[in-house]
Amino acid sequence: MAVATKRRITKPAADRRRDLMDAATKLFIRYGISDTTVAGIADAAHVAKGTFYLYFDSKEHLLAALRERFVDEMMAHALPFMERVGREDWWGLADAVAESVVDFTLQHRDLCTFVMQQPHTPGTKDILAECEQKLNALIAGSIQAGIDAGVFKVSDPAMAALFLKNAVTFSVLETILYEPAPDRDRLAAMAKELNRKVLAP
Amino acid sequence: MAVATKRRITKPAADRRRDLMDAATKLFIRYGISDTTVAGIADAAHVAKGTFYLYFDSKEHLLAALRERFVDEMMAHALPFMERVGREDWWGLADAVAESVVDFTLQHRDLCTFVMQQPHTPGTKDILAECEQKLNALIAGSIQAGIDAGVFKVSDPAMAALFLKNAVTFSVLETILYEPAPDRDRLAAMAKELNRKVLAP
Amino acid sequence: MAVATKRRITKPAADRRRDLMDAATKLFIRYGISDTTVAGIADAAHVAKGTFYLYFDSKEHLLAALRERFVDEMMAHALPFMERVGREDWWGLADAVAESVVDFTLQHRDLCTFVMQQPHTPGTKDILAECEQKLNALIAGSIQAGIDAGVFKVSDPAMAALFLKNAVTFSVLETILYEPAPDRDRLAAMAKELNRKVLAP
Amino acid sequence: MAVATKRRITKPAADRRRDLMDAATKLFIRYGISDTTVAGIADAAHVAKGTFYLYFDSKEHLLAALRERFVDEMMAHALPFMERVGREDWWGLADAVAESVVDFTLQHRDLCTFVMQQPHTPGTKDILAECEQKLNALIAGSIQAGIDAGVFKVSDPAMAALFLKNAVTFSVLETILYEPAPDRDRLAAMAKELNRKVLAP
DNA sequence: GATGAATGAGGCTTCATTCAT
DNA sequence: CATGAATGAAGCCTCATTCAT
Repeated sequence: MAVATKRRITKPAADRRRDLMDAATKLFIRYGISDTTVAGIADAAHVAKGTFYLYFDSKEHLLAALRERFVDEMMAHALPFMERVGREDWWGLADAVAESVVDFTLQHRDLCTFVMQQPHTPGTKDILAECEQKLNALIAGSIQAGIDAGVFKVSDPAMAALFLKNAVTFSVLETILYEPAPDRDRLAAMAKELNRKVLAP
Repeated sequence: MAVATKRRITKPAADRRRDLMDAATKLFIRYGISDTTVAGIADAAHVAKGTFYLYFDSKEHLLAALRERFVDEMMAHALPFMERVGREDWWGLADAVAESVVDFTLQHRDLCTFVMQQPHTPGTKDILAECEQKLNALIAGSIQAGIDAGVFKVSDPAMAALFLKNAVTFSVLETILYEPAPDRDRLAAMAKELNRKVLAP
Repeated sequence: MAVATKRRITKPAADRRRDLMDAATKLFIRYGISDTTVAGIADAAHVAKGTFYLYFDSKEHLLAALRERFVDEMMAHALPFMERVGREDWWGLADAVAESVVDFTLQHRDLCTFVMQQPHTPGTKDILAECEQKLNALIAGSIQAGIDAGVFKVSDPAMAALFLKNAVTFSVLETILYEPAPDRDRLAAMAKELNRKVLAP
Repeated sequence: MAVATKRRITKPAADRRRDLMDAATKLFIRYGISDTTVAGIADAAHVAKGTFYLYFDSKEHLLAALRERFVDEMMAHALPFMERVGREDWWGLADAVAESVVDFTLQHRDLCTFVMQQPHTPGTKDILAECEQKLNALIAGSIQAGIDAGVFKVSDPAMAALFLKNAVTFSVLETILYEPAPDRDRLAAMAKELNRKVLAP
């Protein structure tokens, strides 16, 4: 009755944690959050079920970690641009931001997709909401700055920020959803055209 | 010893079905799809658990019915506008469409929200995808018609349709998510401004 | 793949509940509380695992119900005797109580045994402790009354009550534990002799 | 980057073993046997989980060792008294035994308490049962000797031994359970009074 | 049709035990 | 010797679904 036991491989904790998060992300996207089991995640990360609980207190905690990672990455992407506001040519920056959003969404399609799957229960949405709001504020602030500088013109900068961000983000996601090979340049071109037309005086 | 038993009320089947769908929708939105139980739905619809299965073969079938209803309503909303394309003043129609999208999303916030919760598994997405595509095609076609008529101008009509639709839809949803009392007029104003700026030659 | 499903028998709720409690008691005694599984209890009561949870919120709740039932039965046994205090001949009552304790313990050997298995965590012990205290007080009171009537004599009635009760109870239990067929009369005789000697002036 | 790693201290094996047994005893008493984990025991003994298994083959083996230790201590306490039977004044010895039982129980309250938590499965109970029986026999023998010497008088010496032992032991334990500071002298006085009354001709 | 007790597969989590370092 | 990351069996509990009334 010699049971073929899995080889016991010890990895640095950070690696294991990342393995689990990555495996979970893939499964969450493919099967949805609630149809993904801890057993499945462990399998996909090539560890035993029990190992999962060495790194996360529960499935819910893993989700929190995933959300946090997402927020961190998004802010890391966003901040450099914000520092450039007012320092250089406005239209160039607007274009850069548009392209950046397209690229970020394409690269993080997985996270973006499943982050939206959450039921919008209070508590769950908090960290995401916070991030979303911060991002909106950043964009709105930049637009306002452009208006103050006499370069941009919109009647409602906060709303414009929201609309522009969502137009790009969700169009990229929708494209990903229905097309196997999304055309990055076409998306970027539209994003830039949108920016220019909406913000032009 | 009169025991207060629940009365066995026989309702028209269509009403029962609707009751169940409505109850389910409310719960799905509040608690998420997988945290909503069939027992809970039956309770909320004031029927016994077993009765649920007289109207739907399974929880999954209920979801399908809900999706279908959503698609029907959306198309019912969209079609009248499409029939007006080319028959009247272009900008007025564009404004009307923008307002209509805002209003539809606000009115169906519940469905819109939870429809997005679905994991995008093949099979599941089919009917929604189809609807989405059809809608995109309709909008894109209208824009193209406007271009052909020399009234609109965009470099990529299909993309523009996608971006415009998503800008409005998701901005409304995001607003709902974070604000108790969304400002319908402010949203509509921005939607119209976006339309005009993007489609203007 | 026709699975041989268990026949679905519906019983009055009270019966099912009692079945489960009885089955649980047997298993708790034989295997100990923590080595008894809910699955095992359900099996022994001839119901499915899920059925258990229709009648008890958790294993812990079942334990609470069992404790409560034990306390109820014990008090039901004890009270009639207490009402006889002072109304009749003192020694006859003392003998009756002694025999009653022996018989109660023999009849409820099962509950008595496992009730002691509880780790003595606060909260768990409450209801049992309360019962124990009440019982001690009742016995002590009776002894005191006998002393006041000039029939009994002990230097420390409360302690005497405790010692007498425990002598009988635990000797019966220990006898059960190590002997297949405990000699009820021998136990009763000793209990009465103990009473008479300890309480005699 | 000096990481504070736990020092690998090598202790005499006997000490480690005792540390583990002592730690286990404390936890078993406080949380119950099955709610105490090997990890917890190792923690409390300031060793790693794996180290536990260098000293005990399993949790069950630790329990066996604990039971054995308990039996050894109890017999070590009891034997000296037994050697005094018949050699000196009978009543003085009876008093001494009574006090000894009180004191032993008070001192080993912890072990006494949790030793009783065991389910009375065959195999488990063996060593404890054996000890219990031996103890009963010792006491019964002493009483019989007293009777033969014409000093004591009881109708059923074996039963009397059982009743007297249990009266004292369990009354002490029950007192401990419900009172923070048990009154040793009061308990001892009652034990002696009981002895004298029961054994007197 | 309507009911809700009963079912049991399957998910989450714990923890005794092993073993590579 | 000592460590603690890794394992996986096994327990508790939920809930979609069935079916006798």
